[in-house]
Formats: sequence, C-alpha cells, structure tokens
Amino acid sequence: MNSRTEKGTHAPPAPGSASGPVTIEMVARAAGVSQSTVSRILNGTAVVSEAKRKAIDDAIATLGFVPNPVARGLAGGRTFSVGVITQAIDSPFYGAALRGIEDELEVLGYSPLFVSGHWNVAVEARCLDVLRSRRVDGIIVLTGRLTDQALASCARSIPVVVTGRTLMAPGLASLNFDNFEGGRLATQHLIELGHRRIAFIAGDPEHPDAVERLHGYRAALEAAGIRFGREMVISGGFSEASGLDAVDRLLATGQEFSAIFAANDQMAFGAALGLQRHGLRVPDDVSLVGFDDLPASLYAHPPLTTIHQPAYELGRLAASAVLQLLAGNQPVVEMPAPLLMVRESSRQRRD
Amino acid sequence: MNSRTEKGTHAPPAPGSASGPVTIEMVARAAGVSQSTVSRILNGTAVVSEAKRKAIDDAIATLGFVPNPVARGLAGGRTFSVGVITQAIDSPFYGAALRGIEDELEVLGYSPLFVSGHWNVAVEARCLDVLRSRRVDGIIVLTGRLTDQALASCARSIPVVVTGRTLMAPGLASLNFDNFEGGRLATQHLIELGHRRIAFIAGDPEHPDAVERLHGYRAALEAAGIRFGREMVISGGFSEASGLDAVDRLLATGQEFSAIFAANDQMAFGAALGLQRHGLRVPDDVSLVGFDDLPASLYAHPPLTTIHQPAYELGRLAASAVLQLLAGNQPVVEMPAPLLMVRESSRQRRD
DNA sequence: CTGAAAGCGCTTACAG
DNA sequence: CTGAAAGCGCTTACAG
Repeated sequence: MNSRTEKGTHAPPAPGSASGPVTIEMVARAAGVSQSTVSRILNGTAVVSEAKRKAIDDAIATLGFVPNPVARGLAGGRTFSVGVITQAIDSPFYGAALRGIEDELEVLGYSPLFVSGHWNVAVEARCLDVLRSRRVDGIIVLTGRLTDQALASCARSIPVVVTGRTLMAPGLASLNFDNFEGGRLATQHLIELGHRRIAFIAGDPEHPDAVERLHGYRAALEAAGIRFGREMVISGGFSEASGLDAVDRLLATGQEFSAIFAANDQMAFGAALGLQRHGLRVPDDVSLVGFDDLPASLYAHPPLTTIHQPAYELGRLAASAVLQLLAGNQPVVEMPAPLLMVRESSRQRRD
Repeated sequence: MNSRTEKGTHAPPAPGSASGPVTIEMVARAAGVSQSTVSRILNGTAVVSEAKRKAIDDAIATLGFVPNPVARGLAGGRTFSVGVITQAIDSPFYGAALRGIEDELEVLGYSPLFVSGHWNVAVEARCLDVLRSRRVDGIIVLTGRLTDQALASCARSIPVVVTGRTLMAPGLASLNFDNFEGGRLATQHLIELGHRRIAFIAGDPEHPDAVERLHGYRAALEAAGIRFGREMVISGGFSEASGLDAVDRLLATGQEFSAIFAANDQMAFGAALGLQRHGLRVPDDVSLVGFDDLPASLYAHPPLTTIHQPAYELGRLAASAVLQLLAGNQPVVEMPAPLLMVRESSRQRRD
C-alpha cells in the first residue's frame, strides 16, 4: 500500500482523478521544490520567493492538493479542530449556539468536534478526556457542571472557553449572560402591567443560571415594594413536563396569582398547557413570561413574551474567543445584554 | 520537544502525572515487549501469550495509556470517527437523530464529526470533501440534496449511509421512512373523523419526503372517494413561518375546509397560530394534523395530533449501519413503521 | 507468537 | 530564502 516507495510502477495521478489523495510530496515534486517549502507556504511560516510561490500555487491547484489534517495533527501538534462540550446536542437552546460555533470556526478552517456532557460531571470529565486524546486545539464548554478548578486545570494545557459562568484563569476565557438582569427585566415587565401576585417557576437549583434568574425575580419584586414569598416559587427542572407539573402544584396550593414567570421557555410552554387544562386563558386570565426566546416561542400559542438570549451570538463569541486564545491573545468578548421581547402572552392585569 | 530521544535526562513519567501523554513506546518498555505487541493487543490483531498480555494490561493501567487517535489515523488509515452530514445542526427534527448517532457510535469508541449541509448541494459536496480530508472512516448523510450518483461514487471509497431515500450501491446503505404511508395515515385519520374538505400544507417540493407525503394524502382521499383538488394543496417550506403564511393564503381563497394536514409539525405550529389569528379554534373549528412528532408537539396548544417519526431510532440505525459496513457486513436495518399519535388538535367534524 | 523496521503525510529545528 | 533529515505515535507487512 505504500505507493510512495514503488518507483514508477503506477501511473502518475491524473489531476482530480481518484487515484489516491495527493500528498505534499507530489506537490513539491511537481513544483520542483522541497516539501519544506511547500509546507511553509501552506502555513505562512516563512517568506518564499515569488517564483517558487507561483510554481507551488500552480501545482496545488492542478493537482487539487488538500493537506491531510491527520498528518498535520501528528507532526505539528495542531489538528485544526476544537472540541465543544454541549450538554445535549439536541437542545433547543444550544442548537443555535452550536451553529454559531460552526459558522465562526469555519472562517479559519477549524472544525468543531461536538460531544455531549448530559449535565453530568463524570460524563463531562470523560468528554474532556476524549477531546484531549483526540488532540483538539481548544475546548469550548457550554455551561455544564465541571468545577471551576477542573476547567482551570484543563486550561493549563489547552485553551478553554466556558459559558454560563464567570471565571478567571490563565488560558481560559468565560462568557456569561446576565441572568440576574434578565430575571429582573421579565419580572419588572409583569409588574408594570399591574401584576402583583407573580409566581415563579424555578429551574434546576443546581444550575447557576436558574439561581440568578430567581434572584432577578426577587430583586424586581422588592424594588417595587412587593413582598417576596417563598410559596410563590415553584420548583421546576427546565423541561416542558416540569412546567406543566409546576402549574398543577401552584394551583393546588390555592394561592392567588395573575402572572407567572417561568425560568425558561420550555417550562413556559408546559405551564401554558397546564393553565389551559385548568380552563385558564393566557394572557386573559394569567400573564406568562418565559426566558431564552427559543425559535419556537414566536409560534407558541400565544406567542410568548420572553427574555431574548442571544444563543447564536454566544456560540460565535465563544468560538471567536478560543480562536483568539489559540492566536495567543487575551480574548475581548462582550456579551449582549438581556432583551425583553414583548409578545402576546402578557397583558395588563384585569380586576 | 522530542523527549523520546533525550535519554535519561528527564524523570520517568509518574503515573497519571501531567508530564506529557503516555505513548505506546513507554508501555512497551514498561512491559518489556515490543511496540508491535502492544499494538496487537490494542487492536486484537493477533493472539498474544497470556504472560505478555498481562504485563501489557498492567502497564497500560498503571501508566494510564490512551492510544493517540491521530497517530492511529495516520498509520492505520482509521480515525475511529464517522462524518455526519446534517442539514442544520439546530434542527428540531434531526437533533434527536444526532443523539441517536452519538449513542450508537459511542459503544464502539467512534466519534461523530458533525457538519452542516444547509440543504445546499454545493455546501454538502464541500462537507463531503472536508470529511474525507479529515479521513473519517465512514459517512452518514441525513437526507440532503446530494445526487444518488454523488453518493454512490463516494461510497466506492468509503462506507456511506444515507437516510431519506432508497438507494442501492456497493458500500452504501440507505434508510428510508415510509412518508407515503405516514401521509396516508394522517389523512385517513381526518377522514375517519368525518372530514371531507381537508387542506394540505405541502413541504418543499424539492424535498422527496414532502412529495411522498403529498402522495399519501392524495391516496387516502381517493381511497375514500373524495375528490383530490389542487386548490386544497397550499405550498409551504417546512418552517413555522411558511405554515402561518399558508393558512393566510388558504383562507384568502375563500374555500371551505374543516381540517388541515401539514406536511410537518413546524408548519402545523405556524398554521395553528394563523388559524387563531383569524379567530378559528383548533380543533373546534378546524382539525389539525402534523408530521414528525417533534418533542414540542406534545406541549403545543393544543397538543398536536401527528405522525411519529422515530428520529432517535433513525440515528441509531444509521450509525449501526455504518458500523456494520465498516465491519465488512451488509447492514440489515429495519425502519419502524409510521405511527399516528392522536392528541388534541383533531376531533370529529361538527356541522 | 513476536521483533525490527519501514512507512503514514506532514512540520520544524538545523544548517546553509 | 530553502533543503535534508528527524520526528510525531502509531500500524503492518516481513521475517523469524
């Protein structure tokens, strides 16, 4: 199989033919230079005389040469791929972020390598191992439950970008969305509509985002002189099912309320269904506000008022940050601020 | 940086320490055998004496050796990765399929490499190039617009599994869902509920799935002795927005109808919103049936009657098929049949 | 059953 | 500015 060593026994590879991949050696030969020189042009590692450069460019074009990333990875230690630990590849929220990562990485010829952590420290740690064994050049961690320490430690040997938390460490950049402010905005919106009995469907308490949104909710209430009551906070788990269930439990307590703020859109969808099941109309009987602004929120029934989280942008920014880290720069990334999207699930309170 | 060649000038790598990755050479030395033998055990390429096997296993364990997939890829020509051309990584439908692929691949230590084709032949062709240049061992193509010929040609050099079409070729396996039957089932359900004026919101006509669903719709109509009318077929594009728009156009024609079958759930969501905007209730005024059974359909308002498409299973089956192809076997895969999920968006016709 | 050696396709000091 | 050569960490005929 080592065709390189069989001298002259096989036909020269016709341009674009299927006779095996074109190697850098063939390009060098065709251009009458050494492999080193071809490699240098490919990598912009050194200045090369105009004549040779031209000859090489021509050879590359006519042979249709594409560098083998695997060989590059072994020899140069760079694989031109960045690992992405996403918690669930089919997440409606992170989907857009993944697309953002893809788009940004593509510009520089990098490929993302997606792995799923499933919100499980052990699994995420394994993901980290897989990614490192595959020699990715950098790693993006979308939230997750890895400790700050584990992340910082990893960043000592490879650039790391983490979202969903604020963390300072060498070789590491973090991107955090202002969940507190988002929670505050959502709640304030409801207050401005005249609501005073506002229930909150909380997210997973292990999830920092969820906790911050709760704090935002509480802050808005207190700023308006409304008593914050524990009994108005219903636990949830970020899923539609948990939102549905939360409404059942809220109603079971017999408390009065004219509005609900759900810590994410998925729970809001479940809550909307729960309300409907109990004969309550949104927004006529109860106003509903979500968080995330999933693509589906626009077509929910009714279209959901929510806090827009720039997932796609987040992905682009995270990818841009690893790329900067890879280039040896300290990333400068600015997260967009939370934005309230007023749609049809919230309205003025009626008495 | 070539620590291998500096004899004795550095401390022996402490087990689990961060002193650079453990190589097969270190394992061989520790076990007192050659690299070849270690390699053979790793790959199950040959029978090895019990004594050596034990020594090697121990060395691997204490050193914490993990084979470098990059080197493996270069030397052996296998990267233990399979490329996946998904049309949009954030697609609500394909998300589950991607998860299925991940899960199935993981069992044998393979990693998926996801790229997005964006329903664009040129982009998909580029994806194919990227994947091959990255030396993936096999390729899964989730639908897309590549020609049968392009796929078959690709399959000559690397195992290919394609979904969403039926195609026979050496080194290739195809997995097709019975869209015709699904379309028939959905329509028949509406007919059984007494509906006779059933509008159809079509998908992208370039998309074979869409065409087959239309044929299923038509077949069900004709089997029930209901005239098939072109005017009841409204064009759509598989997006929520196109579903909303389709309803507007349908209503604008002034035709009577008591039910709508949308060629996918996303359009059904848009249609539901459109109906509501016009003061029409689902299912009281018009019954609505979708296709796909997205996770969101369960929490739509009202929960959507739809055809269940086993996306997760599809992913697992596709991955299993490449794995079988890789093992040199002709894959035997059985696609689950379409299943009607009756929920709350459809009901008996009222006069 | 097992080693020594060549080779995978690049990159990168090391010398001009 | 440019080559020859070694090396990346494995696998795999080729010989015992």
